[in-house]
Amino acid sequence: MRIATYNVNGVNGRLPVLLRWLEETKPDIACLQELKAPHEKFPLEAIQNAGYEAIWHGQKSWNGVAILSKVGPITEKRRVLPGDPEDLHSRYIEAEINGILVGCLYLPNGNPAPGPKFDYKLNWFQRFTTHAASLFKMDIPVVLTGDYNVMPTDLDVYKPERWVNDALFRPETRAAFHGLLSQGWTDALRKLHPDEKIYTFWDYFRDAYGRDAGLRIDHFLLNDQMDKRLISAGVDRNVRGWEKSSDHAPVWIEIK
DNA sequence: ATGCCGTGGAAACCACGA
Repeated sequence: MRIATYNVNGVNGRLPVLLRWLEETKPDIACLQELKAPHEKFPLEAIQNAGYEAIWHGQKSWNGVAILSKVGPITEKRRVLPGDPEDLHSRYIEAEINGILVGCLYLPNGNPAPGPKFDYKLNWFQRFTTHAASLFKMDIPVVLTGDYNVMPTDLDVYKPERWVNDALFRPETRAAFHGLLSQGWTDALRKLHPDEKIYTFWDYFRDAYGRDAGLRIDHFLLNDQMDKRLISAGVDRNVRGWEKSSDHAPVWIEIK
């Protein structure tokens, strides 16, 4: 079974690319972020025609997350990250599919840092970490995947020294990610490719993709039951080179 | 060092992204 994550950067603007990617790689479950569409503008019909069921949490202009499945019903568990009723951003959705718990997240960017947006990011991260602790102990396989907006280590940035003061790489952000990992989660891509340069995002400008000036910010975190089933993992980096592509590439894992 | 590009929505520019 293949589970994928893809920050589409606009689900309607990206629809041809999204459908082509679904058709070519046929993920069984796909988590999407940055829909940038309100609930009623989600392209459900096109996605159903591609063979998928979907649940989503849209929002006008920004954010937005979805879970797609072609392997049975999606039982939604929650569509809001607990801990702050005043947080109205659509950044989290969670479902059970075929006995697997899937959390799809779009963690805040946080720039400029320091400042209120960075505070929001760290707050959101703390709330997510609290929620993740309860999920880790569940008696079923759990995967938390999406755009974490964190490069965990120097190996995950083309030029670490340029990013030390950026919200995606500041010490507080990396500490938050490693605090989350310390609950026991496995970073699937890094586990299977410990020394490899792996990127999931390349800026649109300055030919970042052509220069391979990338970042690894889209991640798969697995609890022990899921980790036991992990076979392989990778990035569909060629998709980033397609016409009208997102600035992210899809990331995937293969499980037993 | 920098939204230089791209998206969406409102309005012919702005917010936001990483």
